[in-house]
Amino acid sequence: MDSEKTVLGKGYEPAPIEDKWYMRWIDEGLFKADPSSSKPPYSIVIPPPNVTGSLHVGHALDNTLQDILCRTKRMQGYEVLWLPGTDHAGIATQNVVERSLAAKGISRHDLGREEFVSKVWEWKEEYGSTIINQLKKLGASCDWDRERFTMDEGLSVAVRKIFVDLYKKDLIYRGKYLINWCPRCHTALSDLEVEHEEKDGKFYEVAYKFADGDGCLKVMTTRPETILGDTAIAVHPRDEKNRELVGRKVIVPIAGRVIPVIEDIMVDPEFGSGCVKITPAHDPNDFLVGQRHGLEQIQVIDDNGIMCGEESGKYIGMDRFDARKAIVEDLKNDGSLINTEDIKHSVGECYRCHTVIEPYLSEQWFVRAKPLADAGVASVKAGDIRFVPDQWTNVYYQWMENIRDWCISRQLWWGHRIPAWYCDKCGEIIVDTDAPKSCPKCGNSELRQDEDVLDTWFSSALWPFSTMGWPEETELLKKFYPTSVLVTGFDIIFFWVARMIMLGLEGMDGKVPFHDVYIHALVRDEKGQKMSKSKGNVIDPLTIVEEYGADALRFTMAALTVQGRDIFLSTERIATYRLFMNKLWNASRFALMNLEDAEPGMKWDDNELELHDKWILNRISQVSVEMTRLIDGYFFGEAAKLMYDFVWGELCDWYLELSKPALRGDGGEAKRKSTQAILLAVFEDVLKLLHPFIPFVTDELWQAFPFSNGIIERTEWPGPRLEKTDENVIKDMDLVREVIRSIRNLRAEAHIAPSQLIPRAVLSVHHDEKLALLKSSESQIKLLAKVEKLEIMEKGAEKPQKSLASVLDDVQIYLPVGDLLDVESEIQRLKNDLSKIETDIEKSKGKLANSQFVERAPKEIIIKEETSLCDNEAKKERIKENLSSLND
RNA sequence: GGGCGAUUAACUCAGCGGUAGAGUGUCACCUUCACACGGUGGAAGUCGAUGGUUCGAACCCAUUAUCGCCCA
Repeated sequence: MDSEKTVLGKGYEPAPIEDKWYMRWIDEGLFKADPSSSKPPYSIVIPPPNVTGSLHVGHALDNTLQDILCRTKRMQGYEVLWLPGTDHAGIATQNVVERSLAAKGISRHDLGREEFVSKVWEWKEEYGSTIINQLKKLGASCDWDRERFTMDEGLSVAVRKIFVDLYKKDLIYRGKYLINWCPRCHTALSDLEVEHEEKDGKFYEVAYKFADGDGCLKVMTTRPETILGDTAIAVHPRDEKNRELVGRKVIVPIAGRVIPVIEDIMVDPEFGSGCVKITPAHDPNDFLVGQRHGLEQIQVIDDNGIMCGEESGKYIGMDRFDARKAIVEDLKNDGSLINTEDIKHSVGECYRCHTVIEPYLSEQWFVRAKPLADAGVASVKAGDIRFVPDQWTNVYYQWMENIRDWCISRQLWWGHRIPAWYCDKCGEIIVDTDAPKSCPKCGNSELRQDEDVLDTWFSSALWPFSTMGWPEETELLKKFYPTSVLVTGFDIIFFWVARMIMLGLEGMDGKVPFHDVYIHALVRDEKGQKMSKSKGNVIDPLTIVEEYGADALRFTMAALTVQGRDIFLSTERIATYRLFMNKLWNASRFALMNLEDAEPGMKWDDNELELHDKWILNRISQVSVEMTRLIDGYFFGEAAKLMYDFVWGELCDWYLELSKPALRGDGGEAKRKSTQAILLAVFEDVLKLLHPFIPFVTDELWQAFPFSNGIIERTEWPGPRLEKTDENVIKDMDLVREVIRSIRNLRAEAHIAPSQLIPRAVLSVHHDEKLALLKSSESQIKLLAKVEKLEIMEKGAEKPQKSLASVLDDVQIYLPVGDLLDVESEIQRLKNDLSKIETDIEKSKGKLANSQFVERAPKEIIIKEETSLCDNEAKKERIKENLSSLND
């Protein structure tokens, strides 16, 4: 037995305890998941943060919530796996390393692919653990021995395997399509990686002269530089006013080429003249029109955003935006520009560097999304996957039902290289998990691997099973897949959650990757703005941890997590919850001062219990049950608030105060022992219930109490202390508290200092049971209301002169204050009370006089209304009596 | 253009059919032997607007305004 219990300092200091406890947990292997365990499994895979990143408050929130779940489940007897790791973050990481090279005047092309990639690995080895260490500071209880990285050998095997499988099923294909191209990052992007920004722009109205006669038609465009690539003009098939244009020919301004007028349903006949220019190589809609009509694709802008090709004529070599200006100028000069109009329109930008996206024609790899999405929708509809809160289900459906093929190839060097090889002799494409020695078709051994890498999200999509060793049939997969819940922000539902579902079902033979998806809000600053470095409103969680402690940060995160709303974080909020840590600390100190001779497992004697003892046992019982329900339902904010209110507002404000006399020994030794036992029981449950939220301070406190010596998380999650809660005990205590509050209120009215003992208070009670209750609670009332003598009279007894009075249901309270009584202000106060009561009476009377109400409202509501009317009328009479006695 | 969310006390937010709640701030009083990182008490809200459903609406429905987000 460890007899050296921690001695608590006067105030809560997080710094000295946090590192100590984290090391102890690691040493004890608390976070290790054992796949051979017979306990039921509970598993979470961490949303892998970017390996380049450092911890921001969003991570702090996300991981706090996961940690709360994991720690709770460990205490509830589950074998818990929380699997951590990081993401290789293709573009972001490549950018970071390129930037650091650029500082030395080196470009990646100077190094060549192989050397550059090894530089990135070096960078990863040096800085990649930053965010992992920061998660540890937060207290994250991940199984660190199982930390994975999306570029690990094992995960790379998984990526190649699934790529090959999907290719064989024709769910991955290669083709030349118009994709989103970032001319700065120099890579293709998926639709999701394009952000649409409302921007000021111009609509140019341009005249196209008929080649076969006089006159012209007018088209509107925001991108006149693409005129050079026009291959048709389109009108809507049912557009009467433009009917006769179809089949005619027009001359492309500046370029001078002759192109046909065609009809296509894509055109909005109501917009402008109803004529649209078609540039298949530079506009996604036009691309489709071009395919339908077999139009030529003329590329006039290259991968750097520079004008190119024969058709660009004198503009060759100009940047696309410079070319726009020049072309507008030239259109003006030859009279083709009819009109220019300022507009706001949405422009696609690269999510990484915010360069304007160029729709670009190129050979890329795609995932055929529709069949995968159908399965993904079905598993949510079948209830195998559940979104919490439920509102996200529809968001998910809407996206999945309108899904488009996913461009997965990226023209980067950092990432999983596409497992496809080309035979330049016969044109064969070989897709395989390992590099083929020779071409299976022609035997050529000079094969060339595809230069591109895969979208980072492709490998992230495999995360729930690739991290557990798939495609091997590992013990880990058997025990812990599917995972229990995925916890993440709504911003990556499409990027990640939906794709994990699609590829998880595909890779794991229809088994979902997780059962619950808990979607939390994004953390914003106190003004509701997204935190960003450029705005300078970033709250750094590590600074917070240093200043307020990880527990305070964690508790704040949990408390602010209310379903379906953004979280506005400010340091003031954190400071508030820091105070709560201190309160808990000091309440524990108080308890410990009175538990010096207490023994673990001591029991109370039911005969020694007073009302407040029974009350706190009933309450902690209820709170334990409620906490289990709240955490199971992911109601983190409500759970944190419940503990805050219980500890501060019930345990500290009432129970600890009321237990003082017994702990001093005023009621004898048996009573003192019983009170110790109750104190021990309540603190045991409170510390356990709080542990998942604030693990450091609760474990520190746990050791100071005479409980078992192990770490708190190895103990059992509390259930109800009592078999059945007794509502009458709670009601009785409510009345006692109300009486005490009323006396305190009267004292304050009379400006009596809180510390000053008042000689006498009188209760006049109109109800026998309550009379007995209050008589038995006399000492408690005297203690907390600071009254020397409390007279408890039956109704009708003579009330004291020169008193302040307060009227409750069935109880009147008098505070004889003698000449201190300010008659005028007391009359005013009573009159205010009276008018309030009278309003209530009128309301109740009105309701009860309404036959509809009496007929249709539920019985208990009517009874409640009648009771309150009755009580209020009695109160009214008493207040009137009090008033008239003042006038004497 | 389509969809979602928000609008409640000075501020930040709970509540989501039965007479408005918390924290912060504010005011008054108090260095009471766990805690001044504290205690006690008070003031403070026609619950965005309009209409409807209901015996009864902050809560449900419709319209509308303002703000925010997502998708096209």
